[in-house]
Amino acid sequence: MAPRKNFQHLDHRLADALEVMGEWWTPLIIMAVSSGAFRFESIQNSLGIARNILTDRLNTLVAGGVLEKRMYTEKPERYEYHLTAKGLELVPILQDLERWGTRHN
Amino acid sequence: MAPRKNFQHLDHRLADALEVMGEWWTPLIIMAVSSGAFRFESIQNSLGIARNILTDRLNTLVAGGVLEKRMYTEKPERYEYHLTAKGLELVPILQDLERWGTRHN
DNA sequence: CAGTATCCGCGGAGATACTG
DNA sequence: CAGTATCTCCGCGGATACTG
Repeated sequence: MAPRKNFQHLDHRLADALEVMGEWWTPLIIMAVSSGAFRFESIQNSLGIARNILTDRLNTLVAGGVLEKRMYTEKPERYEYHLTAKGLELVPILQDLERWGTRHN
Repeated sequence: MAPRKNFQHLDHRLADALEVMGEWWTPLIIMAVSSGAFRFESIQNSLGIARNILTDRLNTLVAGGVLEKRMYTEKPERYEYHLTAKGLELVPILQDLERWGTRHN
């Protein structure tokens, strides 16, 4: 479930960041959450990502401390996904990347 | 050869950047080149990436205008890979990502 | 609505051997 | 030294159906 890469031979620190951020959808999910899509269906609709992949990416991001689950209903238990402090620091970086892509097209 | 993703339904501009940067090895290759590994063997050795994948990524990066080939020997034809202006703009962004990963570990 | 469960295809990635 | 050529494995990602 949690995607694991084997880069022990690479002590490159960028590789550590890519361990969490390396999957294609991950940056898009983070930007979706940062723009107000906190719930599963909401993220899924705004991105069109497959549901099983979204489940996997959300779990990985929670495990990596980028997102945190916040219960908003007890019965039944329902969670929203919010950026942690660590996740919030990622947003401006992704915006830079976005601008870079926009600048050169 | 050139990896192609289908995200026409996503007009998200970040997706355009990820079209070039989305593959796992790509950021590491860019940082390797930016730190002086200009030649095939040199990049390959410093990263430990499979040769066929490196060939593919280099072609994609050249096609995407991030790297450019520079001939340094005529017989036989040998090329170095250097960052373009567009590629150079990526470096500080990747350094930010690197610092982000380092900060939270 | 928020997931979980399957099934499947494709391509990323590794390993290795070969060529100019 | 700089690739190209194969072969194989595996996991991402898509699609869809199902559950509480």
